Amino acid sequence: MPEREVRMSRAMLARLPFYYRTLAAHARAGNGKISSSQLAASLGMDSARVRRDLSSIGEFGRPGIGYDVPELLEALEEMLGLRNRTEAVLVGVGRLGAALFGYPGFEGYGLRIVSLFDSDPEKIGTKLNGALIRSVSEIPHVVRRLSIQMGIITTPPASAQQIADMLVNAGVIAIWNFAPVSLSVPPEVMVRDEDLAAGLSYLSRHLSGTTNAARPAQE
Amino acid sequence: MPEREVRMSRAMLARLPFYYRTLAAHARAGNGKISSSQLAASLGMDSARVRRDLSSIGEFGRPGIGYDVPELLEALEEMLGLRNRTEAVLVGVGRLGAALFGYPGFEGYGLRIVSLFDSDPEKIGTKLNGALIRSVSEIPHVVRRLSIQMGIITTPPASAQQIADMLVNAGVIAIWNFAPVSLSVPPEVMVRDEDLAAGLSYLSRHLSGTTNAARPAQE
DNA sequence: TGGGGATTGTGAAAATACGCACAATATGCT
DNA sequence: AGCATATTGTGCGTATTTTCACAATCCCCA
Repeated sequence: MPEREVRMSRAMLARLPFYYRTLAAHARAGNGKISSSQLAASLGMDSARVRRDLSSIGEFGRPGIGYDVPELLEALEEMLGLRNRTEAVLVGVGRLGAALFGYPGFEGYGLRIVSLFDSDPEKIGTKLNGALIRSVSEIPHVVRRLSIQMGIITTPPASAQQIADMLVNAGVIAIWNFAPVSLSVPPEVMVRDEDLAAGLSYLSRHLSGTTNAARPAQE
Repeated sequence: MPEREVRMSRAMLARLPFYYRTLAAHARAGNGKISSSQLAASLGMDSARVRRDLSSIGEFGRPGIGYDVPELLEALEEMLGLRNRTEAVLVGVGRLGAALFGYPGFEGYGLRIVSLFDSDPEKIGTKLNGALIRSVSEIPHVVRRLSIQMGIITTPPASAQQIADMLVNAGVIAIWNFAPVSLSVPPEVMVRDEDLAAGLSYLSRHLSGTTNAARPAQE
C-alpha cells in the first residue's frame, strides 16, 4: 500500500505545467522520445533539474534512451488533474472575463465555465455567447445546486474579496483570481493569483535599465 | 559613489509587485503609515520576510512606527520601472489580445499599446476601439520607426516563435508572452511568460484530490 | 556477444531562501 | 524625565532548491 513516496517541492509543482506544455508540443510533432537535455533546452533550464523533477513523480526515463513522451504525458495529466472535468463559475463579465469565457484553450485542460455572474444591472439578464449573465446574488444558489468547485474572479479589486467569500460559503474550494488583490480564504481553499500587472512590472523593470538580472524563470 | 549594494534575490523581485499593489491600496485608503506585520497579513506572508525585502531596497522604515506609505510607494515605482512610460505593440488580436488592448488598468503601470497586428486578412485593415489592425508583415517597419521596446504576443502557439523573432529583430527587448510555448530569444531580451493554462493546472491538481499542499505563494 | 555512446537517477555539495529572536530605535503617556 | 509599547533591521540556524558528478542502465551495431 505504500503508494510511492511522492515528495514534491512547491517549486517543482509550479514547473509541472511547463513540462506538460512542452511534452504536448513534442507529442504533436510526433516525437516518441525526449531526453532531459532536450526538455531542459526547450524550457531554458538545467537538465539535472528536469531529471530530478521527473524522477520525483515516478520512474519514466530509461537510461541511454530518455523519456517516453506519451507515457510521461499521461502521468503528468494524471498528476495535474487534467483528466477530471472541472466546472467553474465566472464572476465579473468585463473584458477580461469575456475573453476567458470565450477562450477555447481551456477545454483541453478539462475546464468548462458553466455560469456567468455580474453585478451590473445592465449586464444581468443579457447573454454572452449564448450564456446567460446572472446576478451575483444568485451565486450561492447556483454554485451549491451544481456543486461547483471552482470560481473565477474577474471583478474589480474592490469587490473581489466579497465575491470570494460568497463563493467559499457556497462550497467552492478553488479560486482563480484575476483581480489585483490578495484574497483571504480558509486554508482548505486554494487560490491562484493571476496578476497581470505583476508580470508587467517585471518587464518594466527591465526596460527602465535598472536591472542586470538574467532571463527570469517562467511564471 | 557606492550607490548602495542592491542585492536582490530573484524570489524577492517577484514579490515587489505585490508589495506595490498592497501599498497602493493602502495609499488610496488614506493610510500614511503601514507596519511590516500589516503588510504581511494582507499578503499572507511572514512579517520578517517583508522587513528583509523592504530593507534590501533601502531604509524606509522607522522602528516603532512602520513604513511611510507614499515614500515606499515611490521607491517601489522607481524600482519597478513604473515611472517610465512604455510603449508596446500587440500581436494577435484574438479574444485575449482584444481584452488586453481594452484593459484600462495598464495605464497606471505606464504601459500603452500603440499598435495592433494580426495575420488574419479578415482582421487586417479593420479597427478595434479605434486602433487600426495591421498586417504582421508591417511589424519590422512600425517597431523600428517608433522605437518600440516591448512586444505582447497573443497569437496561437504555432506562430509565437516566429513573431518573437520578428519583434526581436526589429529591436524589441522585452516580450510579454501569452502564447503557451517557451520562446527562444537572445539573452539580452527579457521574456515574461503568462501562461494561463499553467495557473489552471495548479488548481485542477487541487481539485483532483491528489494534493495535500497548502495555499500556494502568489504567482 | 561485447564494446561504445547516450542518458537516467541520485548522493552529496553548494547556493538560496526562510523565519526566529532580539538589540536598537522611536513614540507617547504619566 | 522615565517607562511602556510598538516596530524595524539583521545575525544566525534551518529548510528548501539547485547543481555537480558519476555509477548504473540501455540500445545499437559490428
